Amino acid sequence: MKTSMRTTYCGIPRIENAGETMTVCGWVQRQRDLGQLIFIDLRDRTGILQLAFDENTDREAFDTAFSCRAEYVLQAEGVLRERSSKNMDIPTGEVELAVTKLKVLCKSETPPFEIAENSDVNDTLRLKYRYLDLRRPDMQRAIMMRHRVTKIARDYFNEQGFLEIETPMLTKSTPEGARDYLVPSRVHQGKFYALPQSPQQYKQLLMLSGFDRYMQIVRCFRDEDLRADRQPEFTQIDLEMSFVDEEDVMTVQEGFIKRVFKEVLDVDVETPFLRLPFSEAMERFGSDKPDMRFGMELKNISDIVGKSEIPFFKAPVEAGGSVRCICVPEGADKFARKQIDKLVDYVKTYRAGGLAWMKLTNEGVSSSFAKFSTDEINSEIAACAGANTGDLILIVGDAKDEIVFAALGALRCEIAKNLGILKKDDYKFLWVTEFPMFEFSEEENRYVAMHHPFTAPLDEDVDKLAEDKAKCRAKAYDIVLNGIELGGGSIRINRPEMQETMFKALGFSAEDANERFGHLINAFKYGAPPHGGLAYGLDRLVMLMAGQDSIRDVIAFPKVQNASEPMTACPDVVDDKQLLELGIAVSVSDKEQ
RNA sequence: GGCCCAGUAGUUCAGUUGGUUAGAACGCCAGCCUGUCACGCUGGAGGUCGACGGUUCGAGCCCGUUCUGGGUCGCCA
Repeated sequence: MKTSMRTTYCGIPRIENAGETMTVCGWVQRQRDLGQLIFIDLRDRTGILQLAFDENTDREAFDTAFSCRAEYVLQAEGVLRERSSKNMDIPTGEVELAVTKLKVLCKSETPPFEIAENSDVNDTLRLKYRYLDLRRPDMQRAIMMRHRVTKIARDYFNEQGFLEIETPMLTKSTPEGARDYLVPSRVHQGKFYALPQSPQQYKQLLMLSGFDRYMQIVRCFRDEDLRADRQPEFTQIDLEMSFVDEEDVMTVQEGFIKRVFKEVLDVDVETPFLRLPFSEAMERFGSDKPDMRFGMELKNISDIVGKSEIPFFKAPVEAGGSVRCICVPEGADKFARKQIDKLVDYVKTYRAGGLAWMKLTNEGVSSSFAKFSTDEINSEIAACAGANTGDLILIVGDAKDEIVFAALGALRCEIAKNLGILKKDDYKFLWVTEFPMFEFSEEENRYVAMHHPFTAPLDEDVDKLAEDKAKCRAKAYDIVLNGIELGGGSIRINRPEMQETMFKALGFSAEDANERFGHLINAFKYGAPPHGGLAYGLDRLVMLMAGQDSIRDVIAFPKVQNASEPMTACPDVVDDKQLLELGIAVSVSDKEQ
């Protein structure tokens, strides 16, 4: 007897299947007892089918149905029939199963929360009972969507000639970059593997081996603090290609994005995407991952206010920084003093000293800097900001440009969120290109690689590697969707001399470089093809496609903010015996654990 | 490591200026009901107000500490 639920394998039962005898399995969503009639909504991952029981026709099935409670697991046999009163809200609403045999496969306790779409249950409880949370239709849809995305990725890249090749999970720790998760070795006591932050070096070696198009859907690990879009273990769609330049890589990716959005969401994505150099992204949006769904671009008013007597504008300009603003259309009435105060606090979290404002109203100009300003400066600011009557101008100045960018870039998005103008089904892709090769690390007091030390510089910036690091740009690119970095990659260095120059630029001695990346340096002596690639954050891609706000909602068993898992309560202490075998002594006290 | 927010019935929440026995909806249990589909009607059970300490004649409410969760800055080559 075929006992699988109808819809998973046989299609959704519809009116044309009326008269067919079938057996279905699933969970009780709801039981409705009308006296001599009982209805049960049976649920599986494809949806709901109504089961009907009549006391006067099938007494035994009716009695069993009477005892059924939420989340019981049932197997029901009967004849599919047209309903006398239809429910057009669900796909199976024209039919029901008139059940002749009902078997309770397993009873269930009353669940701690209702298994229902959009049930607003607190996250702790959801994650403690994740297996029940995952029964909710929206979670089921997200997990199934994730499956479709990975399936399409494999199909598409296979068709494009990519080979799926696995790389090790037990790898060598590299102190550059994020903190590693370490794995102790029993055989080599006192030594440790590291879980990969990404398969970066392995995939480059695969290019050298001649597998000129590689892809892998691969788990990666970073021991850093969590965010709504950051988990300690996450999944990349990792790609690398030989004999390519930036355009080749981007074009192949655009094909993938176009296809996955069409097949999964039936959304047509326009290609090619906009290419926006990093410097322009910062100037216009204050971000290297700009949300292009709305305007409110940054404007530089340093020249206007630098010559003014407004102290908190004049000082940053004189210190070599800048004063910039955004214009909130029709914002003068929408933002009362109290709300602006909240925005002031908001920009302060980005280390901005404050937030100045100017309102253009029918009654004239009002601003937080009125007593220092003049009509002439006010109108110059308004003109530069492109502001009209009714608009609100918000201004940040700082001696450091990056603080101005960070504060206004974030503020721009925060205001768009407050105004409710962000549509989740509006997908605005772009490539941010020409990233800086280096960024200055205050902590280490030296320039470090912004992407990684194998990234190639722009051809015209090669001579800046040594002398003008701040202006040296890289053949690096990020794919950005709606203000979120979906993925990033670069063209890599393939000639040993260039790699040597790069290590030197980063301040590594020959010994340092050899100690850390010796295997790669050696390999590259033997003919490395020009190559480059990219890695997507699969979780983020699916999150945006599923319309969710956190990648937790598209990961079956995610970690919570302190990187633990409430359901299994890991991480946890281990037996002394295990530690002894590994030659490890734990130095923190029980209390600290 | 810093900052912000939340924690009251199984769930989601309300709880006034600190004042009698802490409420509602849903869920749960029992009874009634032949076309429901968020079925309906009647009745019932259900609370360490996250925890600890303090202020007070009196604390769900005020103060301190702490735990749990969320957001975020730093961090994330």
